[in-house]
Amino acid sequence: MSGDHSHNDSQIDSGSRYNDSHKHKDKYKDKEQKHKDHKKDKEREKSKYSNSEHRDSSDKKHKEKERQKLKDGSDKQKDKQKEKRKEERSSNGKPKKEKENGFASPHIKSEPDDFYQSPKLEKSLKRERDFDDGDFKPKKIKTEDDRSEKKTKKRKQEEEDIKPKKKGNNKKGEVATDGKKKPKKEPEEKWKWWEEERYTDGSKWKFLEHKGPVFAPPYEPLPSKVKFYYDGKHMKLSNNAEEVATFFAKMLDHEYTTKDVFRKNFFKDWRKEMTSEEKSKITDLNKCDFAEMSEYFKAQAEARKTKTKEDKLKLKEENERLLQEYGFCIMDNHKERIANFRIEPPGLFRGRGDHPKMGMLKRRIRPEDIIINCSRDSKYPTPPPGTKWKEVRHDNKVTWLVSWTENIQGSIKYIMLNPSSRIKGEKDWQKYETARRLKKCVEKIRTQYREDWKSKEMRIRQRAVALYFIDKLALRAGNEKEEGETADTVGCCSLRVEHLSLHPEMDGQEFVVEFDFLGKDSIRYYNKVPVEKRVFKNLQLFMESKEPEDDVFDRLNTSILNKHLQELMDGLTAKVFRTYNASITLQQQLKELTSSEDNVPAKILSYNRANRAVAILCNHQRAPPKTFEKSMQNLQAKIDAKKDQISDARRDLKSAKADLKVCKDEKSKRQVSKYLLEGAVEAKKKAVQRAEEQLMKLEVQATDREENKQIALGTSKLNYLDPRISVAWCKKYDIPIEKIYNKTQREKFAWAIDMAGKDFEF
DNA sequence: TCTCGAACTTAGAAGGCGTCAT
DNA sequence: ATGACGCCTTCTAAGTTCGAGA
Repeated sequence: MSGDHSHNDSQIDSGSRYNDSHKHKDKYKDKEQKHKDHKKDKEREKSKYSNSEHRDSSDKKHKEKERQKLKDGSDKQKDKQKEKRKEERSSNGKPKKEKENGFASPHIKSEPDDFYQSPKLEKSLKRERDFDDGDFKPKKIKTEDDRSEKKTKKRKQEEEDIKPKKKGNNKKGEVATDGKKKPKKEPEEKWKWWEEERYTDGSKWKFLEHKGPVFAPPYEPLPSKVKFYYDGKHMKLSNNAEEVATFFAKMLDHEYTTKDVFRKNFFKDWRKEMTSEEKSKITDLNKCDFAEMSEYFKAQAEARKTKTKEDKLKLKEENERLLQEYGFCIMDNHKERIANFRIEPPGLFRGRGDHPKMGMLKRRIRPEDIIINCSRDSKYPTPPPGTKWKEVRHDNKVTWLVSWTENIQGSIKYIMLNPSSRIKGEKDWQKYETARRLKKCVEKIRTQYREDWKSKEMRIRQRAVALYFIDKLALRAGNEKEEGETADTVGCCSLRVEHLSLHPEMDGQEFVVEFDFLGKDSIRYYNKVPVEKRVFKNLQLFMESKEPEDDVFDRLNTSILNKHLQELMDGLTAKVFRTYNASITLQQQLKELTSSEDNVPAKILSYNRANRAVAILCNHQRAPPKTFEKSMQNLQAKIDAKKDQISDARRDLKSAKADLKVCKDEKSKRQVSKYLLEGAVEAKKKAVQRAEEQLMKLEVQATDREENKQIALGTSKLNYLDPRISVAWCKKYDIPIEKIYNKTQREKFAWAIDMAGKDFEF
């Protein structure tokens, strides 16, 4: 089992965890509605535990725009009566390095984890030093000149590497897979930013030039034959009103448009776009008939699909042109790919889960909304004719190129670089290095939080229990959220009493905590976890005489928690635990599951299973693909067919053998036909073998797919698993990296592919 | 000390697109 | 050639974290 944590073990019923989480969203709706209804009570309730003033939340409904101003009155933080006294945690300095690890027996830690290891020991990679120092504390201010000196040493010829990365076959990984139809020229050396010095002065770049964003195409009015009807009567809409109507019409098939909140929000915002006549006429969304519009768009989509090859090609070329022109920037002498160079088009806001703002109009972004960030000495992007940027600034302490403020939440959106870029890659690498540093002190930390479960101070106990959950269950930190602005979701620190059930005994296990809550993206987290007695008792205490709507950890929030973590280890925050536990789990599972005798598909199944263990730990779910059942059937059919084929092949083989035998018995007078028959037998043998291999492949595929029904592997692969673990595994077992990472992923993880050897240890 | 906003990472869904079987 | 299917890319929402400033 995963030696470190036995995450999988810790779930009594891990299998059930996934089964119904999507289906049960409805149940959640009720629950949440209840939660809302009780909000006021909650506020009152809270003040029982806190000394904050009661505030009236009932009328804070939709004051949209003004929300920033509104916030003043509602300081949730206060509600919680956080103890601010920063206590010396004297214990912190000298952790008693207890032998026993913090967990009940299933959690015996098996990984070779020596606390005494000097930080340098692991540093086989020269850059790591930098990372360990973190870049927040400039020790050595690097000047331009420093940097250019460096460049003379290393970069020189790479300087000119100002070509798109798009193909860049790095000698390392690439070569095989995607090469199929590629002209395969451009042997072009890829820039290995990971072999260069990093900035240590907090600047993110010295030079940045780009062409600005691509705006959404202007609205094209509907042909006059496509009509809108109100109350059965045709009505010609003004341009603005029509545009917004089309947003709705395009979504008609989506269940969003049946939801009350969605319709209400939409209608309200739609009316704002209407002329006064329209406004006075159109007063009831139910009387609006968008059917013709909807049909029209469907027809358009269809037409797009059936377009001729040339037309499609043309579109593609146009796209490519845009990409080439706007999709890249120049940052510090290198041409880098931009992630999202297109501005989000206007439309209707689609929140996740039970979002109070779903259906609101996301307005069109104009040049006047845009802030450009680039070098002072670069060629500034030019706004479309007749328009101006909101601002052009030159802030090299940030990584974004373009920003604007979005109108739904009032938050800022950015255009940034692709994950393959230096600036993202460095950060990613650094993230894993931090997680590896945690590995070195995690036992110490565990010992301490177990100790803290006994503290006489409530806030410390709460902190310790929360941290235990974050560590053991890989929960997210759980910031407070502004009520009424977003869906009601929680993370660790914001768990409420209603999200936990305590079972002194359940299914033959003691002290079981049942979690049931909606987390990020309103994905349900459901898990039954046996915990240590002390944790259990603490939870009982935290929850006693509280209402379901009250916070479990009323003396804790993410900032308190993170402040504490920061003291335990430089750069440590709650999310580092997720990264650490995900990566260490992968490493362990790979060790456990891979056997070198397996063939490649079997090894890859092992990899996927290891990956899956992590995805389960992190609760990365997906809706089962719509076509799941069918595709499963197809696959099964293939398997059956293959089986038939095999038995046929076996029969053939048998008869060939028989023929050969007869021939031999006949005294081998006719050498020739004997040879022929021997050849035939060999061929048949091969055929059987081949078919068997194919069958196994199919079966493996079926297993893999079945196990993956509701689990999303991508997120952990992309964000939580140190790619060097996978690279090392590939190298160790001689698996082509392409089997694990697709092209995009290889680009993102180029640094890891280049630097990790088969012996890399996370 | 607390709040708030800025910046950046993490997330699942949707839709595009290439591939494969027919 | 066609259509089904599944992988990949794009999209943008929803988190976390940090630090400025009141």
